[in-house]
Amino acid sequence: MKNSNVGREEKQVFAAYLAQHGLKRSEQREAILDAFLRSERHLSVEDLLQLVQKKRSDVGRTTVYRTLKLFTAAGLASELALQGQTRFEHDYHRAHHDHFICNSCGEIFEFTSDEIEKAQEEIAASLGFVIVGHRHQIYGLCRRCAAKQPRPPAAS
Amino acid sequence: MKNSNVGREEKQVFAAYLAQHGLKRSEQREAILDAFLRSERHLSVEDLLQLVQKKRSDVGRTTVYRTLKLFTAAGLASELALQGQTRFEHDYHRAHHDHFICNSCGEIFEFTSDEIEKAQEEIAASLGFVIVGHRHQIYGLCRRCAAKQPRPPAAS
DNA sequence: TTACGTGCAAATACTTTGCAGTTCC
DNA sequence: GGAACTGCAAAGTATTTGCACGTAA
Repeated sequence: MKNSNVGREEKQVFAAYLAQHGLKRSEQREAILDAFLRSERHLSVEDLLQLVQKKRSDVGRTTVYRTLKLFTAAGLASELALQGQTRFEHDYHRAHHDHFICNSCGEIFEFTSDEIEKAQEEIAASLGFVIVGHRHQIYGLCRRCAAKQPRPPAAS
Repeated sequence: MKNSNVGREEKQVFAAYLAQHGLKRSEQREAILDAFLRSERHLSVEDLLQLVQKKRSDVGRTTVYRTLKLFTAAGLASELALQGQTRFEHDYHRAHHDHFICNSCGEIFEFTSDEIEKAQEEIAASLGFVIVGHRHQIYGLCRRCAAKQPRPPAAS
């Protein structure tokens, strides 16, 4: 796929965000956005830094941190706070979902459940809460890793 | 309530844990456990340090960190990883529950839902996952804080 | 007496901030 | 030309570790 076609819409959104906020484009920002959009993974800052540096070795970690904040503010990325690590995922026009993390291979899977969403709302309503957001992560072994284990560890 | 009666059973459990692992009792550990058991809140390390220091100003932060690890290993405490902060709660003979955190007043409420637990298991089963644990936190405004807000902020 | 426990200071790991030089508009 | 952007180094957080001294058993 051509560079110009990867995340074309997201790139427009970002350009618009910058313009609307009196911010400037820069080669670093474009390189970081391009690397971010090309990856389908849940990236750590370090992951993204390395991806970007393959193309432009002069981009610094600080800029990646700062730029990811912009992506988040622009609605292009969202931050995932996992056990001990922070990851970023695409968030443009993406439906809400939660995460399943394999403790063995580290892979992150996504899931959704209308029942869970509905149950959450009912609980919130019964307590008079207004839900602003939520974090729901399931940790365990994915199918492949579970198959490798002689006995799955006990649930905690 | 008398000092000797607060968390009597937990104190026995802790003493047994120490004995079984070739560890020693100490005044610091007892002071920290007592302070921990007397509080019904979800405590940060800093919170607990301050509670303990009211009684014994010579207890250090490092010891609180180390002792909380022991409590966790002994099944008396469990660690809650919230957005940006870590809290500890009682975990002795406590049933599983999840948390609702008020963004405004910071209060932490607990909830449980059989439906959510069941839905999680179904999802895991359909994907071939083995669940080891999970984290589920709902952020928002509690009844009291929601009542104070003229308009609740939009959900994210 | 001897292994364990303690507090301090230093080390870590992750992230943010101050600053001086560079780039965009 | 001036505000915004960048990378580096320094400063913050939160937590862990090394070490010399203290203490339980």
